[in-house]
Amino acid sequence: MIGRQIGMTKIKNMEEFAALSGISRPTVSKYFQDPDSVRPTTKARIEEALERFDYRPNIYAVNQNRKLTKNIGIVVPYLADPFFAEIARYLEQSCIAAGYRPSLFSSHGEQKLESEILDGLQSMKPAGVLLAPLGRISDRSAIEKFCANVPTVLFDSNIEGLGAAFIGSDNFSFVSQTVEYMTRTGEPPSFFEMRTPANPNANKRRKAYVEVMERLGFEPHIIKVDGKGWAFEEIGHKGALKVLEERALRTDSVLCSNDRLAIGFLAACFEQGIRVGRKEDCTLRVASNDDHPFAKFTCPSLTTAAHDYDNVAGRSVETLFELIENGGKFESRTETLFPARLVLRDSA
Amino acid sequence: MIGRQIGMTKIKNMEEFAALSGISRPTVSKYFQDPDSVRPTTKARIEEALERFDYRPNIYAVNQNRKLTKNIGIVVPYLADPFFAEIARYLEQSCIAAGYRPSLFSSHGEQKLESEILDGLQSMKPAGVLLAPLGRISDRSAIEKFCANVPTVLFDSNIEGLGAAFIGSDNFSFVSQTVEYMTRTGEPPSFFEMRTPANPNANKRRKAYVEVMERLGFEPHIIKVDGKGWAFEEIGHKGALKVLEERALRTDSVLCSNDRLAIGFLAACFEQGIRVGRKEDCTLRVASNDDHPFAKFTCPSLTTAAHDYDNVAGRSVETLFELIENGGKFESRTETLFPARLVLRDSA
DNA sequence: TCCTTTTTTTAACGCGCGTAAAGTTTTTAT
DNA sequence: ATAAAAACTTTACGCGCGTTAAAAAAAGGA
Repeated sequence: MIGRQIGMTKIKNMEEFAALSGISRPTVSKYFQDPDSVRPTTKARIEEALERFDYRPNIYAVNQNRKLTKNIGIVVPYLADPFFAEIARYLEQSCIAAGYRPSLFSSHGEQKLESEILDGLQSMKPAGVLLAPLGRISDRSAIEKFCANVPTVLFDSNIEGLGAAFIGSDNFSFVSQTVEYMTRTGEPPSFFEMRTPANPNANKRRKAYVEVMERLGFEPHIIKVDGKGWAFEEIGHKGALKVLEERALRTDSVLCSNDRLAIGFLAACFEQGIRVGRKEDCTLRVASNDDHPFAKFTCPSLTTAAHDYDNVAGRSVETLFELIENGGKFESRTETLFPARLVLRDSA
Repeated sequence: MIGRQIGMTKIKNMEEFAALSGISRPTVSKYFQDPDSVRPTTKARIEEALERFDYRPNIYAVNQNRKLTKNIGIVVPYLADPFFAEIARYLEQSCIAAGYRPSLFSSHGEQKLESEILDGLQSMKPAGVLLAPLGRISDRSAIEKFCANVPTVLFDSNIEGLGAAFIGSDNFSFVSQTVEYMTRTGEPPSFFEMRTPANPNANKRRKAYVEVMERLGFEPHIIKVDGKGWAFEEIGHKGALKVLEERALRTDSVLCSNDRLAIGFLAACFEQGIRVGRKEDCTLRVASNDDHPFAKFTCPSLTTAAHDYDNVAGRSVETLFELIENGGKFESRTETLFPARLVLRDSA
């Protein structure tokens, strides 16, 4: 590009750029905050200069002087879980589209890290934060303190009373659909879960399972497997081996609390030569919840209740933007839950 | 905490904090840059004050005045791939341990996004950047320009001549181990890959496959499947269905270019009732490369060549730190490759 | 103890930009 | 054309901290 040759004059600051573009610095400053806040002709002149020289405001100087930055923090509990990676992607892009600068953080399943992230986030003076907390193992008081200082919207995983709003999935809808489907088409399922799940959704799913089973006149049967951390597949795998060995299943149906457990469960079944599915030669049906990105590729493919990804993510950012525009406070904390969509595949 | 009551006095700036701690501001400033650069007694006094009041330097003011920030950018091509999520986790933690502030970005498989990320990264004036580029679809000139301004270490995916150094895996080692294993224990494998892989590793793996096969006296047989983007499982799945339908395999062995393709391949085999593995009743053996976090839970579990995660990640950050200490330039660009470790599971 | 070395204090400037006030120019409406 | 409104320019201050130079204080050594 020939134009770049002129651009080789490296511009230090807005003062210099303003001079080169023939506009005063305060106006240029105004332009960068909102290009449409200046007269079209001056806007054109600035953008013309912007093409010739490449200059952009020093973000540190900008953020120091703005009371509120354009930063948005996105915190998820475990990024190596493709579910969160996917949702984070959506959140990121929505923030960018709205003119914000998202920063993505993963708590990696550790309370300490979550607290540290929130700590560091505070000094970034973000306009707002989208937080999917660890859940049970979160440091409630740390999050509480954080939320008092930073406009925060919780998503995916609810912690009673924390944050200005919560957007997530309706766990009852998930479980009722899967349970009803399984009972309608075969025997009622046992519920397969971790003994001490970190995620609050897990507890709600268990309760929903019990409630739906009782409503349908079946006796709930819950199988709890040991294991800590976020290696759900491993936990599901080990747990399933044990369950199969002990013949702990009362029927030919299992509903896993989440897809990652189910992935481990199916792997164990395969190893044990147990045919899973609703075909005639199958002896077990396995369903689950979440519609994990890999659920389509399990063997057999996993029947599961899908999150309304788009709506959860979309509403989360919308809510955060409202919150920000509202000065960081809502009159009352709202909880928005989206229902599941049953995805029938081969496993049940 | 009672102490926090005193801390309720909210501190605006370092000036105020310095006054409260009884130390002059320049010394306090010095402390925050390196706590050991001040006398132990003053360090103690500052830290004592730090306990009573909670203050931390304004990162924007700090970064504005520092020539080099303590920020480190980590850019991966696709974060929804657990492989990158895992490696990013390691990189993050190493950076934090070294006193830096990592920021994680995902290109989400898009060239435009990768360029935008690098663009935004530049204005963050990072001390250094760890970049795993998209590969073939990267905007070479954009990355080149970026590397000229920011100390950058490439990892995982090499682009000839770009960045101050490259750290990755030795694709030849991957493929030679899997091919040799498969030929030694059975028939020589066909090579299953995408027609136009974005990742340069894929090309190196193909070449290695051909080379090793020829060396062993077998005729290479490459199967290329269509598909774009990063939905490798889907592509592998569709491709496998086609391959199986057309009976395009010449032997009972397949080596997939990477695990995500293999996951799709195995799902397709399962659906078609093809038994995979080395047991007697199996008609196909499938191996792959990467040791994806889910490779253990495929059906059957996947025999694969594992990345030396720890060393690749570890050496990457080490190299970046050296680069930073070296003023952002190395005498010559180095390429470091780590060999694979063959992981024998059930699929081959 | 006195002198040297190290550290801290005081004072002051600069970073790049937001922002406000007052004056000037341009646009819009009458 | 003229007055009113809107946008722009000029001037200047402030943000919070890095950094420096000179002066003062503290620490270490003989």
